[in-house]
Amino acid sequence: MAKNLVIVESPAKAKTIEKFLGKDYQVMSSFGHIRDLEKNKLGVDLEHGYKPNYVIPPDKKKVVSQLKKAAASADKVLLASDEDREGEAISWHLAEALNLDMSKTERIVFHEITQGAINRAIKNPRTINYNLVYAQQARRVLDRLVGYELSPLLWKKVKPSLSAGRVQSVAVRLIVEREEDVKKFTPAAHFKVTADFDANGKVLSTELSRRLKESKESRQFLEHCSGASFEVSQVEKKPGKKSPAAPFTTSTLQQEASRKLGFSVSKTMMVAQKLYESGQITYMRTDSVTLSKSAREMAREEILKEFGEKYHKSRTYATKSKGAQEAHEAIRPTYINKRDASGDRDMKRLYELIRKRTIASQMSDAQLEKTNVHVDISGHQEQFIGRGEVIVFDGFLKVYMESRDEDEPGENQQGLLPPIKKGEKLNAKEIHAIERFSKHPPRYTEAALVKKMEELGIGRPSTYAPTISTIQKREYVVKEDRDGIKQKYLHLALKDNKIREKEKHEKTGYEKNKLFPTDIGILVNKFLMSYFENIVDYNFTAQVESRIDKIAAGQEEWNKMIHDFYGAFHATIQKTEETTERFRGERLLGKDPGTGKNVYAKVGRYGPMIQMGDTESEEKPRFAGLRKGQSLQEITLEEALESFRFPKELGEYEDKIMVSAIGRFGPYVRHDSKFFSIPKDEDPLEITKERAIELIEEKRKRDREKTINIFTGEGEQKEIKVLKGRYGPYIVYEKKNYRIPKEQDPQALSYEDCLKIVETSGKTTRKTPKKKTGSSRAKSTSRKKKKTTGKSTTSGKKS
DNA sequence: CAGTGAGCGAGCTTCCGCTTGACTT
Repeated sequence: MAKNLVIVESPAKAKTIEKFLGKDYQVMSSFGHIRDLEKNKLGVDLEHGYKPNYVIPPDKKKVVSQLKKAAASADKVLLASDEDREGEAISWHLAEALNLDMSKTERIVFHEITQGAINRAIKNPRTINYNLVYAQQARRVLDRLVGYELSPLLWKKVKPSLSAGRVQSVAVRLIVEREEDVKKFTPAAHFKVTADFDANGKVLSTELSRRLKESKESRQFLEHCSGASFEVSQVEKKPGKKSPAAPFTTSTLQQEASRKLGFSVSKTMMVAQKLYESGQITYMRTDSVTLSKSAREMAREEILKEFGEKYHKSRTYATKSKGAQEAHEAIRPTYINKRDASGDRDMKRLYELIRKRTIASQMSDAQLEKTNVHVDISGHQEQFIGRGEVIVFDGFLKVYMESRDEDEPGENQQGLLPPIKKGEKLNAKEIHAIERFSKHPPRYTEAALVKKMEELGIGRPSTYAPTISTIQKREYVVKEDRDGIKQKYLHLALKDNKIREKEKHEKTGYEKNKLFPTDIGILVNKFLMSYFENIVDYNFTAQVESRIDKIAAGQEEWNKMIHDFYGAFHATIQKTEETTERFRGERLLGKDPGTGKNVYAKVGRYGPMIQMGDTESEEKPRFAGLRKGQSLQEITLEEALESFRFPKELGEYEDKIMVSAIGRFGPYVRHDSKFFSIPKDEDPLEITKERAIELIEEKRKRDREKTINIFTGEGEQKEIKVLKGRYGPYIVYEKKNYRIPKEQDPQALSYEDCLKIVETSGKTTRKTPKKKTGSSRAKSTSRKKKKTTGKSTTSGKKS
């Protein structure tokens, strides 16, 4: 019997709603978009109204053919992709790619996966909203034009394989500019004065109402205090309250998982994906803070059961972020009464976070009482102030408290203050004046960058994590720990009427897992800021979005919007290409005292480097890559000259010469045409003959340990190695790796056994792609040898 | 996967947003 076919975007969703729909419905998944602009070309016809050329990517062929088959035998096809721009486009692409009969096709949408919502959706089908499809198309084409015209310009002017785009380039700009702010920053010193008073046997800790500027002023103040008397002049109490944070979106989940669990952005998404696939949480890529009615009801029951009526407050939240499309619910447990997740430790921890946040969002405010105690100082107009905060009613705090980023203000206060009355005289036990320094703005963590991007409306829940990995992969930014610097500070203390003064040291400015721009990132940003300021403008996306909204509302043609943008943009591309030189960030460091040649720091084809001598001169210049920790901006002539002490001869070992140098992958020792890496915490200039021999022997030992067997090839035979690696034993043959089937004992394999394994698994890897067999970037497991995709008659669009 | 870097010129790289596995050394 023919069924109705429902197509959704995600297989996990398909599985869930299949249960609600009964046997007349078959539910399948499209796995996201099924068509896209062709990958290796612009894919946009500039001469004919920017007509997009859509193709089915190789990894989607299988899904599309399966869907096609199912659609052909179905009574009716229901397109149930998400109700946003991208979702609408997916439905349209499905209709096109599957060749659907539109008289038997319906478009349905639902925001939550419940029986009621799905029934309602089925009863209220609509047709495809072409305005939304055009809006998505405009977004897609614009991003393609920006990315595919800017990137090649970078290859020419800066360095091959770089990339630029509407989203990633702004992310890089944020990090570059924050680093500039950090570098520009000069810490200002001040003295923080605190006093501990004896309040009827208990300690009252207070801080002076004003921070003092200098050590002299602090000294004078302490001297004054040593003879002064102290009296409580005021005790004020005011009520306060705290409210819970909204349920999680992708962005806030990434931030909290980073702060509370130390997860990277991509780790959070991987763990959340596992929870989603096992049916334990709702969809994890969302910009919505909305909880469905049934979810709020579940939360209410949990709260009543566990804490009682007093702790419950039904709340709805409104999204604040720009450009939110709210096709899904907030991230929450599927069943809020399920206390613990099943799965590994990370899954359990993330689930607990999500569950607590969800429940807290439906709980009452916490009621606080804030107390400020003012202490007068005789003969001085400043006061000491003690701040206390007591929780009168804990409310949602019983369950969950959102953490703060380091740049967000927080009051330093204590809990309960000792009982104290106005007019009471106090004795100061100790008074301290400690020198403090203002802090530079914090560098971004991954999660803090996501937060900023969301504020600017740049990127989407599905792209935050990939964007962050792209800018790291391009080596525009690096995630690093950096050691702080030792800072000295002055500590003045008044105790028992004696003032003591001490110079102390502290480590400050330690950075963990922060994003730093690289030389390349800084240079590319400078290039874009010079010639394409509008693209890296923080408001560019917002402006684009408002035009796209007009398209979605049917008030503007999508290709008119593209045309308005493209004219000026393309002209700038051409002009920049023709009129500018290579953009190398070149700095003349000085002259080499030995030869009198100029020494430059600049970016070359392989990255930042030092050049000695001029390219125009007869003699070829010498080159050297930058070493770890060096930067184009800061390297000095002296440091640069050191790099030319490579390659450096270290002496002989086993009758072969040893040489240290710095290569593509960092410093190394070469011996007998083999390479031995120098650990990155060692200075390659300091490597001695003895240390080099150690490195060689250590590497040999490691190799021996991972070797199971070696067959040295003779005559026709090639060498075969059986090794054990991270993923179990494997075979190396002609520089390629092959996995050994589980049932075979790697120890016992003969040469012929190995060859057999190589041959049988040979189908997965192709060596040299002949012409253009499409981008076989991953291992395409298709057994069919496809002919080249026909000669595409490249339309000579640019004459 | 390792000693590059100028220049010659072939052929390659690249975007953002939807969504999961297949596979890694």
